[in-house]
Amino acid sequence: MKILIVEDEQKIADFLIEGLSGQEHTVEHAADGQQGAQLALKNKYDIILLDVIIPVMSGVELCKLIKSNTPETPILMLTALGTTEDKLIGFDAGADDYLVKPFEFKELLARIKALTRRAHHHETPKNTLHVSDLILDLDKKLAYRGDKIIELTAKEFSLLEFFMRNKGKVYSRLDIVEKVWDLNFDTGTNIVEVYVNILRKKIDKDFPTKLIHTRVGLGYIMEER
Amino acid sequence: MKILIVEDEQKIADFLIEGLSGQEHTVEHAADGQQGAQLALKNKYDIILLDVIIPVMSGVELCKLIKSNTPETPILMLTALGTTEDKLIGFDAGADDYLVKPFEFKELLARIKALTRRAHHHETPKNTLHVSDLILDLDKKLAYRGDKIIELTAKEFSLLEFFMRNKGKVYSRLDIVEKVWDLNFDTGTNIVEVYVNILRKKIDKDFPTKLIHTRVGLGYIMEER
DNA sequence: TTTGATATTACTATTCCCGTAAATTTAATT
DNA sequence: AATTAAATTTACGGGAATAGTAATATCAAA
Repeated sequence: MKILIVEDEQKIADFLIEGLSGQEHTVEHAADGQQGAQLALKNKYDIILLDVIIPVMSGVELCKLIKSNTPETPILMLTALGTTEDKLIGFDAGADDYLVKPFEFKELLARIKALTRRAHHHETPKNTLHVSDLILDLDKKLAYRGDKIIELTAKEFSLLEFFMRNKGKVYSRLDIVEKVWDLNFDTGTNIVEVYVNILRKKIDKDFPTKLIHTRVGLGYIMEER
Repeated sequence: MKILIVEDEQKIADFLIEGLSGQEHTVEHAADGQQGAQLALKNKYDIILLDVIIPVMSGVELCKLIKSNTPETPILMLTALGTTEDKLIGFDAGADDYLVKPFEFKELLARIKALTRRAHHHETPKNTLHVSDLILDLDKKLAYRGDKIIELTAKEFSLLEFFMRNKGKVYSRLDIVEKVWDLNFDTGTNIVEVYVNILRKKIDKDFPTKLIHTRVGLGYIMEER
């Protein structure tokens, strides 16, 4: 893992670098906010350890800066300021965890692990959309629900993808025809109804919780119900 | 947000439920590990607050169980056991954060926010109108008041949206018929009265503070009164 | 060219919404 | 209090919106 430490006190920095380098981590070090910002914005780290009181730019400001650029990078604030007020300022700036000095090194390790575990877990390796227990594989162009594998034609796929990307919102037939069929005027067609019907047979018919719902006079909405 | 609290001490549980229910959170409570497991495995929560020392099944065991099923659900351990050893056991079981009692409620809130922030990052921001405690969801085309979910037809929705966007102003029936029904001349219709009546039944009838008010000879106005 | 698969249109039965009209209640005015 | 106007409420018929199916057109592959 790649770790960035922003810490001005050389002794503490050395202690951290020493301790972390041991366990298959690559550690980089910045001694002030300026340096920290440069490194953090240029490189991608698995986690950033941030001292609050550092020269040039405060840890809180740096935290905001990093979170506005790469919000997914976990930030662990590491500081002697231990009041609840201080912690709130840190969390408000976007910090993911806040550890008060002095701390036991083992606890730091555990918290780093917990934070990176979540971050890594969240990366979706597969190219899929999920709504309830319905899964759409964008690569294979297949849908799955329960233990059923659902084959889709091109138009069926487009419509289902549209619904899944816009779950929880009502769309009128006109909206749908525009976005999925690229027709920019009302042709008096009923393709949407027909395809909704086909999709329902495929993804809803055999299951108790329905995903495609009609809102009379308004349109269709996808949601678990 | 949907929160599960697993805590056997009723006083602490009440304190947490009280504090969290305030800020648009739905809170459920389990008094022992068994109950906690049932709820956690059956439902999907945005975060689970877990006491370590609870009857039947320990918090650590429960944590492992939950993480083996739904690893993406964040778990915040909440306990009086404050040694580093205890924390390590918690983190090893898969906890995402560990807070030692006693703590300030604000810090708990901040940590809950930090843990759920990442998961909620992808959710689209809510598109809603508010008047008093009445909420109109423009995406779902639904209204909410108290804990009631109010379904609306197309015309009901249009009229309610008109009232909510123009709260605090009196509009004559003619104004309303023009803006909501697109009728540009007086047809002697009483649609407005009829639909106001329908809306009142849906959004005002069961609540002490009314939102739609009649100004005799002038028209209608929406405001909290 | 033929065949099968997919896309689109046409049509019918059904459901549900909308707006009218009439009855009832409430408010304003003399 | 009586009268009149305004507002509320209910009931109902017409008609639009929708589901579902069948028929036709289009496209792709062999």
